[in-house]
Amino acid sequence: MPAHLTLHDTLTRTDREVTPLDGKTLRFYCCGPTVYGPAHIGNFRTFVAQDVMRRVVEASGTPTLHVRNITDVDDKTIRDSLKAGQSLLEFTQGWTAKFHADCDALNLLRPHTEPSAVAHIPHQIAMIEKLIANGHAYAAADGSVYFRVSSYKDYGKLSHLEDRELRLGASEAASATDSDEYTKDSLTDFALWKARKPEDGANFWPSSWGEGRPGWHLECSAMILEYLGEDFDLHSGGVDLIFPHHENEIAQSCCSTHGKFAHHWMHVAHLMVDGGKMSKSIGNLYTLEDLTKRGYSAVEVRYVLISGHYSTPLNFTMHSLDSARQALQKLAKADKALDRGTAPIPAAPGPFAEAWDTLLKDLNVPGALGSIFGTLNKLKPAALSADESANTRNGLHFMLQALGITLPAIMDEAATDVPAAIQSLAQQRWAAKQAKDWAAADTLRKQLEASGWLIKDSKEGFTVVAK
RNA sequence: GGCGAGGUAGCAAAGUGGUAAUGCACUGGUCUGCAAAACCGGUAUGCGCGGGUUCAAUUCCCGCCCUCGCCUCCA
Repeated sequence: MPAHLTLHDTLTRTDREVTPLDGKTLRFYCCGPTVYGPAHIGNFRTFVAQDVMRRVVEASGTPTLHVRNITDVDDKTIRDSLKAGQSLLEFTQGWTAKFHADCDALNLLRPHTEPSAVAHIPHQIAMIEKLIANGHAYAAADGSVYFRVSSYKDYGKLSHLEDRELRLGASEAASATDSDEYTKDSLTDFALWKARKPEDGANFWPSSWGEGRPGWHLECSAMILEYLGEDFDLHSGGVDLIFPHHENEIAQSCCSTHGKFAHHWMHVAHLMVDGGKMSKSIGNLYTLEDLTKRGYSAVEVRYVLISGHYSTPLNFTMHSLDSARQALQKLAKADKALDRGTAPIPAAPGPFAEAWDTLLKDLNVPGALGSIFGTLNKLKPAALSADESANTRNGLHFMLQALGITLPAIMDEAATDVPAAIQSLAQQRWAAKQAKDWAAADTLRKQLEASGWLIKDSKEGFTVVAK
């Protein structure tokens, strides 16, 4: 695959080719979850988009180094662990396990490295010390440490917020009344280290500025330095992280190292529910479990999440899950029609070259899916020769692998676990049909349907299918 | 107020300076006793509104309306 993925870059606002700085491995970082509860499908939209990005890069022949953090210390994890009567570690490990289970169900490739913030306190402290020594940070009277935004002239270049514009909006009033803010030199300065407070419980660490804990923005910078270095290929996260989180990361990292930090920024738009924002604070969210309880599978959820371009908001509805189910069935049936008994070798897109090209152009998944169906419709799988169908199936599997889609079982397949009573009714109906007693046959079929079973007739006999 | 994204068929969602992919839903036909499945078709003279540029705009430019997000923890 000579072609390379092109991705929109938030910083330069241009589409740029994604190629490794070291010429070998694409090294990228994704902001991971804060583990204080189950992640919702909006969170997963971002992780799934990043997963597709990684899969496409790998399918195009470039190995990756994927780093994604676990935020296991912040206001919420501390608050909720105390509420649950658990240690912070115990509490966050439980939710981390849940997160991993959901990721596996959604067919997300595990990051190569998944560092936790708590496990990297010394790294964060070291970075703060550097920033203070550089004059980019200062310790306040209460033992907190802040980054001096005015010391970094490029601050705001990612979010395109001018210094004087920062916090001039609705937040100004709120910030000014927060007692914390009085210890800062400027309203725009942000915390690198938060001095210990009574509500932190046992969750504090020693430092030369006193006991406390790292600020949220710092962990990513510190762990990126540790695992990816001063310069790396790509950084990704949800759009809401552009400001202030990623802006702060850039400031912290560029002021404490000589590198340029991320060379490419990928931001994933939000998932909407019925036209509105979905978030923990509003409470209109679905977790993966909410949907599986309603009978939907994780693949179906994944399909919905990738069915809109990652850079545009996607509206989630239950109907979209039904739609995804049917689309996946269509793919599974096409795959079956192409199956002539040889195992697929998904090494090249084959007849799906157009879909692959579409995917390489800023990860246009919906465009690629459309192209896959279009190609399938045109090829008519059932009519292909053995060689053609093998080639087509290889290509289909190549595309599915790049998209991370695993085909579901075909729903209309004959059921194997038909209860004896149902089987007997079905037999009776077949007999009635053979006798051309249509009325009786239809009555029996309706009876079976009411019990949740469908009959499919063929010339030689019938099959019973779960409804 | 500042920054950003978006308005395309019933729903969802691509795309293009030359007259609209695809999935779902709906629908006609073949098949079937009738169905189901499968297969073959159909379904936006139209791409928020109004101007402009052009031989030609949904696609470029200008103005306007509306929706959503960020500016505070947030994927």
